[in-house]
Amino acid sequence: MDGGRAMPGDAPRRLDAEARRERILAAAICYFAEVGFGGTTRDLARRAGMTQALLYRYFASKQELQEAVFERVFLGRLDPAWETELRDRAVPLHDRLCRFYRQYTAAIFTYEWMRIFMWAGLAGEALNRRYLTHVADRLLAPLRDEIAAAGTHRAPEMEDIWALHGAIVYAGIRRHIYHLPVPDDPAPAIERAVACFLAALRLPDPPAAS
Amino acid sequence: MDGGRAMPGDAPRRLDAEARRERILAAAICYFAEVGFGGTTRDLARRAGMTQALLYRYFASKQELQEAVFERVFLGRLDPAWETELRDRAVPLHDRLCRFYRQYTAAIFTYEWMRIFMWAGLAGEALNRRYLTHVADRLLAPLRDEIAAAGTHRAPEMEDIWALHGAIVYAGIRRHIYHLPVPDDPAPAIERAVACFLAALRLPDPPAAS
DNA sequence: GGATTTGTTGATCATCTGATCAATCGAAAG
DNA sequence: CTTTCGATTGATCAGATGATCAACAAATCC
Repeated sequence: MDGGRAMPGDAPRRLDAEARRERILAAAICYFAEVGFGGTTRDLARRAGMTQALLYRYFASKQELQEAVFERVFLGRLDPAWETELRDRAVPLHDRLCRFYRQYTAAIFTYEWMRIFMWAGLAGEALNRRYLTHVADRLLAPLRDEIAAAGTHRAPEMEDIWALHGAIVYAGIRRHIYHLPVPDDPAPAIERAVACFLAALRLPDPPAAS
Repeated sequence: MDGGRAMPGDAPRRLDAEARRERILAAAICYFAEVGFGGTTRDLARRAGMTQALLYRYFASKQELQEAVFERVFLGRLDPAWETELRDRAVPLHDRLCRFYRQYTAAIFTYEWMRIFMWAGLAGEALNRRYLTHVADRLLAPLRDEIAAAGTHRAPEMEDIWALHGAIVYAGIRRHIYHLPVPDDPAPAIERAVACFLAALRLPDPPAAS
C-alpha cells in the first residue's frame, strides 16, 4: 500500500527547520490548551508525532516554548480598528456595539484562546492583567464614553460595562472551559445583550416594584 | 523564651487525628486553590507545617485528598431555600433576583471556591458540568419562569438568563482568577444588572437606531 | 515507673520529567 | 557513487514526585 511516500495528510519523516518548528508550535498550542502548562514534553512530542529530544532543537526550554505559544495565540488578536469603529458616530450605537462584540468574540471564542488564557490567568501570568487592562482602557472605556455621549439620562459606570462584557464573554467560558452546550453563533445573544443594555439605560428610572 | 508550650497561634507538635486531618484539608484547599492540583504534596506539607509522609496517614493518596477538597468546597454551598424564595411571588421580582444573587455571590465569591472551580473545569472534572447543570435546572430555569410570568411582553430565552448570570459571575472571575480590582461588595453591581435586565424586558421594542 | 497505644518523622523506592549529547539517518551537492 | 551537512533519534543524567515503612516520641493506662 504505502510506497514510502508520505500520504497527503501524513507527515514526512524529515522536515525543514521552519516547517518543523511550526508543527511543534501548533501541537503545543493544542496540547497545552487541553492539559495546561503542567503537561509534559514527552506527551506533547508523542502527540506531535516526533521525539521529545527534537523539541529541544527548536526551543531551548519548555519555558521558551510556552512563551512562543503565548505570542502566537495572543499577539495581534486585537484589531486597533475596533477602537476607531467604536467611536464612529455616523453608525448607530447599537450597531457599533454589536459589530464590535461580533468581531471580538470571533477573535477569542476558540478552544485554544479561551483555555490558554484561563490556564495563564490561574497560573498568575502577568499577561492576563496586561491584556484585560488593555481591553478596559482601549475598548471598554471608549465604549462607555460613547454610551455616555449618546444622550442617555445617566452615564454607566465601568462596572456596568464590565457586566455587559461578562454577559457576552461568559458564553465562551461555558463552552470551552466547562464544555456546556452553547449556541454556535454568538451573534443573536450579543444582539439581545446589547439591546437589553442600551434599552435599560434609556429608561427614566428603575421600576418601583413587581 | 519558649517554655515548651505551644504559643497561641502556633501548632502543637502532636494533634489528635481529627484536628490533624482538618489542618491538612484546610491547607490543601488554600494550596490547591493557588497552584492547582498539579501542586506537589511536599510543597503542601511544608506550607501546612508538617512532614509530607504525614499526609498519607490521613489520606490514602493525593487523589483522595483532592476529592476531599472538592467535597468540602462545593458540597452544601447551594441552599435549596433559594429556589423557593425565587418562586415567592409575594415579593417583587426585582427584589427576588437581587436577593438570590446576593446570596449566590456570598456563597461562591471566595478565592478558594472560584479558583478550585476553575482549575477543576479546565481539568475536565465532571463536577463542573454537574454543578452548572444543577444551577441551570434548579435556579436559572425557575428564574426564567418567574420573569416570563411577571407579565413582560416576551419570555427571555435561557441564553438571556445565562447572560445575566455571566454579567454577575464574571466579576468574581475578574477578581479571583485575573486579580483585577473589583468592588468588594457585589450588591450594587447586582442591583444595576438586575434592574437593567428587567427594565429592558418591559420595553415594547428594541430601539430603532442611535 | 514501665508497658501500650498512637501520632510523627527521616530515609528510601520506583517512576517521571526537563534537558543533553553522541550516534544515526536522509537528502542534496559534487 | 561518494561526500557533506543538517535533521532526527535513543540513551542517559540529575532532580523532582507520589507513596511506603521501620524507627521514634509523646501521651495514656496499669
